[in-house]
Amino acid sequence: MLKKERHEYILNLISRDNRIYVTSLSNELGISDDTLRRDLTELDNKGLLTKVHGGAIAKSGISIQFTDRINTAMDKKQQMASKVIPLFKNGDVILLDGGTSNLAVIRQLPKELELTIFTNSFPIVNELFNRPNIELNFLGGKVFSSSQVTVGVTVFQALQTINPDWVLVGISDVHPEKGLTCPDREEALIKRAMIERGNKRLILADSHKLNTARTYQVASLEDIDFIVTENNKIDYIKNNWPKYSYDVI
Amino acid sequence: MLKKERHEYILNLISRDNRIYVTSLSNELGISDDTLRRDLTELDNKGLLTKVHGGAIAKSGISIQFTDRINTAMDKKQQMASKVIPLFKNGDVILLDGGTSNLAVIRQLPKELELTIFTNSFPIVNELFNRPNIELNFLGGKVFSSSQVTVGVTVFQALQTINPDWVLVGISDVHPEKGLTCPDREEALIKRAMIERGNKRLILADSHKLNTARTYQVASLEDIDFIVTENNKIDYIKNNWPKYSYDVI
DNA sequence: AGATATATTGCGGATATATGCAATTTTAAA
DNA sequence: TTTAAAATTGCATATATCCGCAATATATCT
Repeated sequence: MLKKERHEYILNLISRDNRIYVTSLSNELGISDDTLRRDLTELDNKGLLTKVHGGAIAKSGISIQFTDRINTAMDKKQQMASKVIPLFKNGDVILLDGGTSNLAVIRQLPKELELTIFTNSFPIVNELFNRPNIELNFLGGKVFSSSQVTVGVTVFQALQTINPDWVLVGISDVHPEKGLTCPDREEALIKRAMIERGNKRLILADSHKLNTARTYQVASLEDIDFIVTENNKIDYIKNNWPKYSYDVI
Repeated sequence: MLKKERHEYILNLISRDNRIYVTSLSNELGISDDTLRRDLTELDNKGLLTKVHGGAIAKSGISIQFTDRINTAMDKKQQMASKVIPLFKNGDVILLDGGTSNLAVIRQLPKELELTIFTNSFPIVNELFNRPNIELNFLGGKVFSSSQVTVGVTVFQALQTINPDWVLVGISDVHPEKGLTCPDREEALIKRAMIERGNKRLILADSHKLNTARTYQVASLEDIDFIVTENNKIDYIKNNWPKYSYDVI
């Protein structure tokens, strides 16, 4: 097995399970712990995962540079995405940020639906090339390689000129009091600016757990119109979280 | 077995297995490791696979769409690109439009060269992900799928805010009197705006023939500082075209 | 055809990379 | 605090890669 293949394998595992353990994985791959640790260090340096004592965990906003053929976390995202699609109608203007949840939404868009889409995510643009019914606009700015999006003041300025019908933001950390947070300041600012522009604001809570918070605040729950989550979490949120005007689907 | 056949064979293997190993494949083909490595280097340069330590793997996800339209005249473009590289020094700010000639330049940039790059081309961004010494900026706008660039007034506005040291524009139609032209109005406007911003303006004449002109004018030869072309055309241009201040390399 | 240029290939040696092992230090859980 | 697991570090080794060179093959030109 080539080193690069191993790296892909590790990243796929991480995106599926959100964690890996050094000892068990080194056994599975038939390599020494040392080698695997070195792999993890490399991937961590590239910003593709977070190395922790005993293994590694997923970063939020993980790069989709690698194939997701065995990515079962994608199943849940597809399930979530399918709940979003019926909201859109011909002529809608939609603003999307990066992340695999939004990518799942894009992939499920019916071919005949006529939309105008704004995004700062390269994978999303890539997915929408050759879709004749979609008018596609890209928000330029400083390229943030590890997430494959643009960030910075240029994106911010570009956002000020649009008023989308829908804003879709992927978020991995949602907390009833602390609201939406993320671990990177630049990304937090962009997500915040996006949410401010939208007519209907929709977040895709692509976390395996709820009630988590990170350093930088994106918005509070009051700013949100829809929370999209896994089916088995809907009731929990409805019963335990403050009841603003948002809807949980 | 001819080199060309070998290349076909390698690409087939890659698309089937997603990987090949140098040592085992060189045995199978009855050639030396070095030859196979040279094959892989070539195919990598053409963007058809990714060479890694020990072998090669298929190009992953995002890049396939972005790179599959690379055409076959790449060898000549590489030759042209290699003449451009020595002009750049650390700290330079470079503005590039789309097109395979510029892509060839990007691919030859030394890893250690520190540059700031502005572009409206998705393939170029894709090529520059994971290049730590390059500060990358994308010019947002309306996505023009067939050329995989952005166009429109947004790009135009974004251009007004930058003053690059170098502008590199790929052009397939260059004519001694009519100057640089291209067949699409949007693209012509963008290229024109780019050329106006640059300190040193460099065109890559990626045409198989000279003396051609199309509908929309981009610039005249007087606006240009360098014309990069194939070696065997340099003398022709120098002897037969009006002598402005441009240099032919 | 013959001569000359250009490309391709394999080889040897220098260099670089990947990996596992052992010794030491750090971490986190009891 | 103690202790066992995990991580780091330096080192040895096997393997892979790179580079220049010479031999051969192929293409181009007169």
